[in-house]
Amino acid sequence: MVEIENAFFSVQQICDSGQCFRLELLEEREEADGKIHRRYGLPAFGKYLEIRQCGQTVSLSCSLEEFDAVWKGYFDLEEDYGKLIASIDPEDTYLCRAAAFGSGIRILRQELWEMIISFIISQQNHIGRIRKCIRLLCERYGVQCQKENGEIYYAFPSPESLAEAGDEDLYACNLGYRSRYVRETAASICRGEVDLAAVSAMDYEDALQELQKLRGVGIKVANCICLFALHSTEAFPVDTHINKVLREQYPEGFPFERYAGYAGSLQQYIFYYDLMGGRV
DNA sequence: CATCAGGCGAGAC
DNA sequence: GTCTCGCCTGAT
Repeated sequence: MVEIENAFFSVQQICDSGQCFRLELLEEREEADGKIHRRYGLPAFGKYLEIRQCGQTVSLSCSLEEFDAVWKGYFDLEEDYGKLIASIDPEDTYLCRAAAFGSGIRILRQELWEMIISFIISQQNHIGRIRKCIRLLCERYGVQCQKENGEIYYAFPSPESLAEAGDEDLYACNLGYRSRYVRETAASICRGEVDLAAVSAMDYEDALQELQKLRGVGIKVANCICLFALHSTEAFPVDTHINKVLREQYPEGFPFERYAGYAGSLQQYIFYYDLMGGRV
C-alpha cells in the first residue's frame, strides 16, 4: 500500500470531473470522528487499483514499485497543482473561484484507446449514461479479470472485439447513434488506418489532426483525447458548458496567451465548476 | 410536453 | 470555407 498526502488531490472531484468514466465510488462511510472515508475502484493498465481517501490522505492498493511505474504518472503526482492555481490572474475572479472549487482535480494520463471510445460515446450525452454505456461495453466485450480478492471485473474491450461486434449488439449497449462511430473507429484502428503508437508519439497539433480521421471524432472529442490520454495540457476542449462560460465570463476572449501550455488544465476547473457549482 | 446532454457528419451554399 | 439539420435516449 502507498499513502499520499496532498492538498490538491481529491479522488471524488476527479471522478465527478468527467475525465475518467471507470473510476467508481464503491463505499462511503462516516467515521466516529465525523470524517468521511471513501473507497474507490479503478481498472486500468491491466490492473485493478483500490483507492481510499479520508481528508487529504489517499492510499492506493499497490506496491511502491507499481506506484512509481504506473500510478504516480497516472495521477500526475509530480505536478504541483498549487503552483498552477497560484499562477491564475488574481483579477480573474471567476477563474479563481472555479479553481478553488475544484482544487483537487488532476489531469490523468489515461489509456489512448479507452479515451478514444469513451469520448466518442460522450458526445450529446450525460456523464451518468456515458458510464453506463462503458460499463455495458466492458461487460459484453471486455476480457474477464479478477481483483486480488477474487471478485470479477472487466477490462476495457480491445479494438478487435469492438470491430467484430454487430451494430445491433452495440445498440443494445445504449450507445444510440454512436454505435456506428464506435464500430467504424475500432475497425479503422484494426486496419491500421490510424496507428495508436504513432499518435502517442505525436505533438499536440499532429495528434489533433490524426485523431479526427476517426469516425465520430471531431475537434471537441479530439481535444478531450489529447488532454486526458496524451496529457497535452494545452488542449482546450470547448463543449456546451465551456462555450457558455466563454460567452458569459470572457466576452473579450479567454486569455490563452497568459496560460500558454496549460489552458486545458484550467478548462477542467471551469468545466467542473459549471457542472457541479450549483449543487454542493 | 419540449429541451438538452462534455458533438459530429453530411449536404447545401 | 461556414451554416444548418438530424440523430439515440434518458433526465428534467
